[in-house]
Amino acid sequence: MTTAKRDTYTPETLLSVAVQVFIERGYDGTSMEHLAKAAGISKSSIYHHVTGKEELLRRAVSRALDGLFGILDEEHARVGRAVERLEYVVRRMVEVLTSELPYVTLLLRVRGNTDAERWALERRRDFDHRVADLLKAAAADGDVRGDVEVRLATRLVFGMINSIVEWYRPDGRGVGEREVTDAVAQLVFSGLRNQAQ
Amino acid sequence: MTTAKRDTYTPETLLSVAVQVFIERGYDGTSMEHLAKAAGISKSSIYHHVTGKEELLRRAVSRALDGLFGILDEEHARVGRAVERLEYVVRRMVEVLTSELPYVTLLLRVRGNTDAERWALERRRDFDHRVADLLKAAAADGDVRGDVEVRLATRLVFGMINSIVEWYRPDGRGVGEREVTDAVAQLVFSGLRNQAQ
DNA sequence: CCTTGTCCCGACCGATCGTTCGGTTACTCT
DNA sequence: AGAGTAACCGAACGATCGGTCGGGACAAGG
Repeated sequence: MTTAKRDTYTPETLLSVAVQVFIERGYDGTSMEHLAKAAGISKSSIYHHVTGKEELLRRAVSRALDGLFGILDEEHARVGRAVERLEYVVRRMVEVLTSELPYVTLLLRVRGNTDAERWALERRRDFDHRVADLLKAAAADGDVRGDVEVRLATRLVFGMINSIVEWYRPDGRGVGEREVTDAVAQLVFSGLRNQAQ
Repeated sequence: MTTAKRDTYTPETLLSVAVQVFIERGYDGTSMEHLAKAAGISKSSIYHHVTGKEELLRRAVSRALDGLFGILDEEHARVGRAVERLEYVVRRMVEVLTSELPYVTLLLRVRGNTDAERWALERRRDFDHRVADLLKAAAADGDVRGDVEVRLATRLVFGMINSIVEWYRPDGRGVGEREVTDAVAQLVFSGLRNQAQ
């Protein structure tokens, strides 16, 4: 077998350390010295694994975006009544948010100062539009209330879901992933769904 | 009369410029040179009006926090049935968010790297707890649904409201403040309020 | 006229930024 | 044992960071 044990860093393991620090201090507020200290290696050693600071950010947001876009390819997001596909996507978004928590957290805080950040913002907008179209279709079906504008509702629902990264912590037995998913679905759809149906 | 005209900077007018740049580039991503360029004066001139970069941040988040805490002192937030006080606070939060948009935006992005930031985070937590208590009281009255945990619901509602700063722009005639306020109230309370009452 | 104070500037400070480089350890394979 | 290489290090790079300093322009008040 090849290399049974590995107590050295790979780009992936280094990334998981870096992302933690990025979240705590902010990307711009994190120096390579901070990363080195957190990883337990010297500053220059980091460059043996990655080309620089920005690559770490790029890898992180890529992972988050892949997880989110992956939802749209799943069967329940593609076939069926629009309002039910929407509910499926909303529930899966919460699951991806919690399972890929640090990476999504970083994605949601990107401001667009560098090329990597601007690319991430663009892909994020794409995803938002895809979900907004789903809500629009559900509205056309008459399955969601009509007295709140679709674009506005989309943004508010996204806001609620995305805010999960601000407080959800998977380790402690505070609230489970399932509990959060259910709560979001209840709040969103008991507010959105047309009661008169 | 004293000093009829003023085409020079005051700490307040300088702050409004600085806050814009802070929002666009992030606080850590903004250098004093960036601020100087945006204000049209030299870097060293900024220090004639404020003691430094951190004071600008402190002034900004203070203004946001004053606006939010001011809500809790208003009459409709102090007297009446808990669920109605809660709705009033929610609506007023949206109004303060939109009217003090740049300052609240900055407040919500604070991470806690400096003393000023940690102080802001602490006061923010205080405010959150005050509103959470209101929701708890409404739950005790039986006015909000019981199948979603109060703490969880508070966080999700806060998430929805706070996310407004990510897209609301007062200048363009996209969506008006009143429209946003109504939409939030509808979504939140048609989801939260106990239908069986 | 001269002072006083506000407002601003260019030049510069030590510190820290992300990154590079030459070299050393330590493990793998033959 | 010896060669090759992955992993790492300390020292240093130019650039930029937040902040300081001494002084100039200009208006108000005497």
